[in-house]
Amino acid sequence: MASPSSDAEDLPLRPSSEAVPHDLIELLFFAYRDFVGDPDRILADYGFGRAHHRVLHFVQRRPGLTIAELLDILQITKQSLNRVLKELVEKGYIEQRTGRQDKRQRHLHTTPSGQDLALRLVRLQAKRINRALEGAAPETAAIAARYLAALIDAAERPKVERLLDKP
Amino acid sequence: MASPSSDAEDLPLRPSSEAVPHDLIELLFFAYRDFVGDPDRILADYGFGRAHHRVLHFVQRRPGLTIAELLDILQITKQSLNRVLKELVEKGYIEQRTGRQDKRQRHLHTTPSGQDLALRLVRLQAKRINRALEGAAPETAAIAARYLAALIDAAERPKVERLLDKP
DNA sequence: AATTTGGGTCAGCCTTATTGACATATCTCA
DNA sequence: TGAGATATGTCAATAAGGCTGACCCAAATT
Repeated sequence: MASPSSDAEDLPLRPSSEAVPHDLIELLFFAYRDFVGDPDRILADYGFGRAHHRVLHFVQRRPGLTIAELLDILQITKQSLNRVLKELVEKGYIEQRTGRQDKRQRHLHTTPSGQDLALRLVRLQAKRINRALEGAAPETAAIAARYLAALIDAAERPKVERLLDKP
Repeated sequence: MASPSSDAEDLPLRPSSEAVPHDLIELLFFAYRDFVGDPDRILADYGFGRAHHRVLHFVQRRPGLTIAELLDILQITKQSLNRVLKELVEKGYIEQRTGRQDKRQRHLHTTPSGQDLALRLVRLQAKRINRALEGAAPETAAIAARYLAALIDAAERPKVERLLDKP
């Protein structure tokens, strides 16, 4: 292999801006798939899907959330949100309360059964994460969190960090 | 708050098997979304979607892959695979070669334009990852990779590790 | 020769998302 | 007060990417 293209292989290290970390790319795909796979199986028993899970999760995490805030977190259209939200309300997992100050707003809350389901799902995901952290170096959780946060669009990051910080 | 439920808050640390790392749960959602968002925008120009990306990616990474091997990696049905694969072949991004030893098999390869597109996409994802690693501690890449691998189903992990190790 | 394996395909269905258009109630501000 | 902006809800059509089930063919294996 004396072709010009062999040059790259002979270099000690390419600048990090050109290196392609195939492992990190592919691991994110596999990890994410299995991570959401756990809840998916349970949700199917309720006739719910991944979209319902996201809504339930963030409503559980930020009780009193408005529709507009939820749309901003999920970054989907209100039509998409409305379908799953309506189902969650109809089946008694989420409750809408008209705003006191601003009566146009709907504040979202989980009902007791909504809380049960949300807790069940979050514990399942926590179990997978905690299992992954068990044998790992103690800094793993902090480093992984920082890494994942750094993957988020710079423009979105402050919003996400605000979301995670508060409660 | 002297109710029984306040006990948990007074404990110094719950056992890791019960703690719920909300940040790691939510960060994975946001990070994954933005991570796949980059390629999505480019793929739209070609009339392709995320599913095409996955196929193209793994064919590029493991030239000569058979249909069965690809199905095993992606964990979708052959009907689902076939639709996107057919489009990639018809549009000239992937080529199928009948196996020499076993003529039933189809070995998949990227064409020159397939390689161009795959490279363009992988560089885009690499850029996001490398940007995330830039300011981070030097162990970040290794720790993140170990963490993500540990999130994968134990049964799948050896297969994935084999996939990542080889080339 | 019979069976298994690798791959292809038809048909129908579901979920999650999109765009575009429009309706209603409420709030804000000049 | 009246006009316009805002928060939400809803109808209709479309697309992507999955699924199941039922078949088919050709080649390999036994």
